[in-house]
Amino acid sequence: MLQQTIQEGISNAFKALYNYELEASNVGLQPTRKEFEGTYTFVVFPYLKVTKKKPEEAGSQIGDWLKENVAIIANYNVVKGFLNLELSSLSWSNALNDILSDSSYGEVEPNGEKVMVEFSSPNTNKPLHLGHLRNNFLGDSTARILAANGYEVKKVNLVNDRGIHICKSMLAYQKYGNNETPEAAGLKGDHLIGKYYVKFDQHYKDEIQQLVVEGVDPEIAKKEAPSIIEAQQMLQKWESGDEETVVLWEKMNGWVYEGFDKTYETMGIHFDTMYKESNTYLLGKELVEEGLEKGVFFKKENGSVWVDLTPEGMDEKLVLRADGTAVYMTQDMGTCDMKHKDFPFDKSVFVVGNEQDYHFKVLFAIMSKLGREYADGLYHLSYGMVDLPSGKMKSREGTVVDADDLLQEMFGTAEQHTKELGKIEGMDEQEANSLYQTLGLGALKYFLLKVDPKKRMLFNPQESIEFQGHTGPFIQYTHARISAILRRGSSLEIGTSFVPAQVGELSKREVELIYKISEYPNSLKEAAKDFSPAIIAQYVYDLAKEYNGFYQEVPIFNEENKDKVSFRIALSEVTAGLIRKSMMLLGIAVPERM
RNA sequence: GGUUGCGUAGCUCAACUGGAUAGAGCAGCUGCCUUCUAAGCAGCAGGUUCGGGGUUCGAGUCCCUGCGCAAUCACCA
Repeated sequence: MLQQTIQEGISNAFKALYNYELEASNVGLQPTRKEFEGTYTFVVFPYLKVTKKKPEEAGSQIGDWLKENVAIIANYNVVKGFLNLELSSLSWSNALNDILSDSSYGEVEPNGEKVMVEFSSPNTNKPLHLGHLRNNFLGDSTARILAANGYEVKKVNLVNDRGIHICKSMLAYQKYGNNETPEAAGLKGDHLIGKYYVKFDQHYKDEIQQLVVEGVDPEIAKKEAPSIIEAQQMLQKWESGDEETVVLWEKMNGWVYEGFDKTYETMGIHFDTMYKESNTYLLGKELVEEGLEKGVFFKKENGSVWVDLTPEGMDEKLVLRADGTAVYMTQDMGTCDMKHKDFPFDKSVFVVGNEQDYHFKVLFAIMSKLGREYADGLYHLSYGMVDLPSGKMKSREGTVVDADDLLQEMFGTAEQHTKELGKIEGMDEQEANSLYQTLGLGALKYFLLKVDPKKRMLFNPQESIEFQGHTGPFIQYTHARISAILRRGSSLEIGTSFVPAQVGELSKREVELIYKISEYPNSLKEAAKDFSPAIIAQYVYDLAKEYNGFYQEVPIFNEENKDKVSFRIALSEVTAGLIRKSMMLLGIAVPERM
């Protein structure tokens, strides 16, 4: 709103001064660097041909015109080609007043578009680890951000519950499990199954080693070790519906789901729909037929079906095996259609690691070639891996950071910090425990979401996650601090209504804080456009940081002018509200006290 | 080897999509709790933005090139 007024003002200035049509929405404004006076900066360099003047002169000329004709412009200064604009105190207090009275500030009207967000997508052969956490938090947060931008959002989870890797843990359990149950082992179901997945791998490796010692070529040994052959046989049994195998599969997967449910619950993550690959893996074969009929696919001599993507700058890609069985791509093609049938989306987001960039590039190209109109709305939210100081995480080698362990550690650390700081006075145990969860989860989610999703990131378990500085708890703390102010305000029966004209001159701190508040809609929009929770994370940190500066320097209750007191409480209230809203977009709760 | 992505302070990350003297946090050092929550605030120090060319009023950002790291290039998922 302030920004728009200035853009229009500059547009009008160009018309009046240079008889030049400059679209208001095309007027680029940037925040003024803090070493100069002003809030908004207009760069005149790009318009030198229009103004036909030196940058400084043009800047002054536009500045003069704005000061004369636009009420909110109180002053300006020109440094080289940069026109720095200072707004009047009144315009700022008016702006805050508008935001205060607008209960839907920062909310976007429904835009009538549907978007599906698929994320998490775990395998049912091992528990979730740190990499899954980034995936889950990203997907959940992105869904929230899109919803806040007016989309109708559906969150879905496509569980990889079948395949050779699932059979590996089944086989190991069958051989060495002695009918162990999660209860008997004292393990969550997913951890129990994970144990057998690792066990399979150990035996498998031993067998390979043995064969190599006997003189077998290592590559052949990998294919001929008894364990892997048994696993393959088991997969065939499963696919043919062998009862014993299916019963075992259902029992073990049931345990895993129970385990996953607990983890999702702890993380605060929920889905609208659960898809299972055991129900979807055969989909797509019809699409292969369709593609052959349309001439999009072609068959090779051995009967395998391919798509030629060389015109698109890619390779030929297999879409159906010679034996007629489906590959990953076949299934995903079918899933696309199924999802669109279930929920006719305008956009469909796949939250999947960047190791699958090529797969999705190919998938989207195929759907487009098949003439699916929704193909343009398919989007791979490709995120970078979470690396450890030792390198990549490998579940079979035990170098993973387990999700459940990490969550518990975070809660423990939160408890420790809270107690050390003496913050639990007056809290009952339930309240305290709930606070530890809020803080621990906030720290972890913020840590994983603050980094640009596209970039890979490093997690150092030794150094663990901080609770000070650029962290979730810092922002949560700021909210708790403001809550204390608001409690005091209401106990003194001081309201938030004020007369803007009576507030008087504002300090630099107050102006900057309102400016930051006014930027919220921009950040929200940008976060949706880029599918990037990191933009919200950065915004809310800046906002909290700005508030803390204000809090430190500007007294609230120790002020004579009644309107000024109410204005500052209102400023606090609006800030707290935006912190809460922003953190909700990241899936993070904020406490009233901490 | 081909393709794609990345390389910014000792460490972890920003930089509003081409704008001013590249900013935060952590780690280190110095101040600030008798006044609204010190999980805070203020300050000091820390940079050849991997190297080399180019494009222009202006480049961490765009183009070319070299180096390094990662992913991918399966009738695996």
